[in-house]
Amino acid sequence: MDKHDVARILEDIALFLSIQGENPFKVRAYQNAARSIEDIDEAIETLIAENRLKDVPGVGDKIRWKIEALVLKGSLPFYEKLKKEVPPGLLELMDVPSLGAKKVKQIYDAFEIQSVEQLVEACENGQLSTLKGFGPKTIENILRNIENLKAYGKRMLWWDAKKLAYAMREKLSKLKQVKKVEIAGSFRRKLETVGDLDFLVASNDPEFVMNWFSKQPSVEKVQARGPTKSSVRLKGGLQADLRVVPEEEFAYALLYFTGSKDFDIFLRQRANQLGFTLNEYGMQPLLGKRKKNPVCKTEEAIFQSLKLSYIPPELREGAASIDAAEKGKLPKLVEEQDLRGTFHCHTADSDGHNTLTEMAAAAEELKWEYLGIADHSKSSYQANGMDEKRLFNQIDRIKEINQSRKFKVYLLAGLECDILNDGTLDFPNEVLKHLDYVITSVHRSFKMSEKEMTARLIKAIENPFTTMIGHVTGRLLLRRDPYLVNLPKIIDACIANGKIIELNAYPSRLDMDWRFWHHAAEKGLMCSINPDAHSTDELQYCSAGINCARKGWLEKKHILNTFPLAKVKSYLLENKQNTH
DNA sequence: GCCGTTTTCGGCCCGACTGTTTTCAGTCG
Repeated sequence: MDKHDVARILEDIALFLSIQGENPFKVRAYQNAARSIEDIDEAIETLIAENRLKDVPGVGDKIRWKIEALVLKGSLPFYEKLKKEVPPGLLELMDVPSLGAKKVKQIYDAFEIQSVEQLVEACENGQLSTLKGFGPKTIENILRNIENLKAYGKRMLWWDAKKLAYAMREKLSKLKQVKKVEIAGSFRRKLETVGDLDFLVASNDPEFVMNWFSKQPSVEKVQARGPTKSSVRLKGGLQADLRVVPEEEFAYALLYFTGSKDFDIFLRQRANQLGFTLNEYGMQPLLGKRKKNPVCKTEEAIFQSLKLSYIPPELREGAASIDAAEKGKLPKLVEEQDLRGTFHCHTADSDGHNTLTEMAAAAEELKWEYLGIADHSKSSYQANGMDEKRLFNQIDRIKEINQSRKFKVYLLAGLECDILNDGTLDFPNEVLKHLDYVITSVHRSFKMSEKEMTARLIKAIENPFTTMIGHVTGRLLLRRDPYLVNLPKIIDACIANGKIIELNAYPSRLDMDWRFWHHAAEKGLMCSINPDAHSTDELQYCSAGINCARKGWLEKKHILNTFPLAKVKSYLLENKQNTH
């Protein structure tokens, strides 16, 4: 049982307790503990063994004992008892928007409804409307929300949402009634997937802006509409919220609506400690406190009055960045213009769309100093993987291009080499030694046990010719789960062997996940941001990788492809020399 | 159930919107 399982069970316990009508603060205590557990970046067994679970914020004695029972014994009687008392179907009902613990309990107590199907039936046959508080509109909403949940319950990749978001922002910014506009929420925090878009506008004429917004051709349905806030569903299913505020409140509203929710809570608690109350409209002294009322026009100023340095949106996920901001120890995050090249690009020699020279020209246009070509190896026959002959031919052509000095960009001869089932590589070291670098990746046999997969990867990491591990968990966001692998062990093995883990910037991969980078880089892991480009256009995926790297607290010094060419060459050469 | 530089008890972020009811509870973010 790992931390995710523990966190999920704590979340479930919170839901069960809320359905039972427990004290809402007790419910929140379990939710807080779940979040804290999710945030820890060590093996939970280690924390227990070293008696450090008590240091995790939000975990007191009672919850700690429960976590220890879960991890050490594999079960928790308290949780089993709750599962018996509260039918598990009620958790599914809690997923329906507009249904919370109170209503779910109410309909269960009245009619023993414990599944979405039963609920639909009760709505349609009029049973539900006999309950207090369930008028015709409530019933209609429940039915529509169930429909939406089935059709649109999914999130969207940040990269895909970007087009919709920027187009709407552009149109809003052109209205003369609009003084400022920003996209807030998880989109601004650059989360890899988003569930909705939050537009924030400063205007003196909210009525006009709301009307304009709800009548946009991209709006499929208006779901809620008040004087300063409306909520719509866009064509394609994504929900979008618009909030209109006076210009003087804009900074406070932007801070608030950027979230995350947890981050906002921590900030408000901090404001309280300093004698203020903070909300989306401003910051006031708490009752009875003799304090001056700070007026802030920017987020920077608000952070300042909270005695914090400015925290970039990407880092607003939990309390860690607040601690760092308090101590003046926030990282200087990597930026897109820091990139001087990249390493994981395919050409028409395997399954890419463009030739070597086309890719080189595109990289030159990006003002990069170097471009690493890493086509597939022979076992990836589905991707037209290269055999030795074709590989050597490609290496020769790369040398020719470099010698011709036709491009300002320098091409590096690499390979995306398959990791076979037993952890050996697709080519012998005799072949690999002719390359500038080698990315090793798993492309098949995903369904191994965690133990087998971890051993397989570690064997590849220990191969002297491996430079970096490609898309380390194989996940495809919103489509395929990561394969089972013990990432902390992989990270440690890479550090011990001087190997890099790539940050695969393909928008549906973003693998390794940003949640692991902060701690891993601190321990000494090196990163490389690689677009996994299969065409010249896809080189721009690097910017999705930058988003993820920033969320992972990475700075220039952690990322190989921010180094100038000479330093990259010596880095790669040094790694090869260690192979003797 | 957690937590503590006024506290080991009494707080716990805070406001908008909806629907149903005439002053509020529930849900959401």
